[in-house]
Amino acid sequence: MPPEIIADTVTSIDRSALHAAVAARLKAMIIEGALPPGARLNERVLCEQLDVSRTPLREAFKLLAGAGLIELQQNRGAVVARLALDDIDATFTVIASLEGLAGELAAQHITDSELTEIRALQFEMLASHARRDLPGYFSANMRIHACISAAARNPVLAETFERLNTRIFATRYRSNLTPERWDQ
Amino acid sequence: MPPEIIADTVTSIDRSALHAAVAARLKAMIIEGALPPGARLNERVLCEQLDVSRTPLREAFKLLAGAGLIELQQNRGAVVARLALDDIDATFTVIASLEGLAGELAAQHITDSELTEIRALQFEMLASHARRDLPGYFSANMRIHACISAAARNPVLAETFERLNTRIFATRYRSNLTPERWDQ
DNA sequence: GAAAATAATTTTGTATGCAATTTATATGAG
DNA sequence: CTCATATAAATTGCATACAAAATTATTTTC
Repeated sequence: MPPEIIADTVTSIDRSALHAAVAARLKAMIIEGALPPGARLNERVLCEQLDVSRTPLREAFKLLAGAGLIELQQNRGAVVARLALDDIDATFTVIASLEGLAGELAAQHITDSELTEIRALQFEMLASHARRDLPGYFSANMRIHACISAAARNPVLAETFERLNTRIFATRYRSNLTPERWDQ
Repeated sequence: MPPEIIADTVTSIDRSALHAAVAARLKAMIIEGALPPGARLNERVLCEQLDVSRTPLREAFKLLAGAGLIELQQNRGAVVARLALDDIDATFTVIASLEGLAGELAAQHITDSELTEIRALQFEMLASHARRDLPGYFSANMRIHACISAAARNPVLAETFERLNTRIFATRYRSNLTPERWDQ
């Protein structure tokens, strides 16, 4: 059994697998908007905030860079990846295509209970869309696609989808994104 | 102009941007088959081979892990990602779908010279296929898709494609892959 | 006072040291 | 001889120290 954490703050981090934990935390901060696109990632500051030394922090940077979530600049640290409007368009194009594939594959494998769940989420999504509830919409959208990906029984598809969705998600509060993309 | 490397061994590495250079070198070693799928990546050995210390090597590991090329195991180092046959199937499915999208998009933007180049590569690819020249086929295949991706004017598509292709490429010499997949 | 040059500070990149975990080897019991 | 246990070696993970680069602040010059 893994050792239980007795008394610890919420922000503090499991000391084993530190680089992975830090990466997960940073990813969450990026998705939640605490680290907006373009923000510089100062090592000293983040070390203090997360209470880790530079080594695991820097390793976490590399994990996220490999995943395309942040960009590394030679001798100038890292910044949260900033998608240009063109890149956002391009990402949506690929996502839409993958959705089509997911739907096709899912249709072959899906169970009744999965179908029911997806229908429920679809209504939830439509409701969020109707009331212009952006976070709610994204949340439902993310879950419905997770469902379809799972039903498609294709882990590579799911992973690719998740990867692209995460990057879009990190830009979801960009004001100039919503208007022209809301109804796509 | 970047500084020219005067006299250096082939294996040695540009000392600036060390982690990126090491990552590129490891990626090449994986693609070329020097590090086959499943191979354990011993830090001490690779440090000596590449003549770098452990820090940039470990950071390179994380870059590759984020890109899905290697897997990190808690307290047990890293291994070259090993795709199960199911994963290979799944990857081909996604690649095929993206190819469709790339073709669609390319058709809208392509220039005559691009079209000519693609046709030439297509013949090259068919020739390699006919003579069962696996490396030649993969090479032509990779270049033709790079062309189409470029013509599609969608960097996200190109990047996703490249990512998936790299992983497949790393397994290309698996003997059990060729027979059932050669004609797909 | 403004621009350029220089110095100080901060920040990043790499190397190395130590602790903890894992793996290999050796020892002993059944 | 086999399996289990104990011990030693190797390997990994994190922290810190040092060096190089970039940024900021200061001074100098016109």
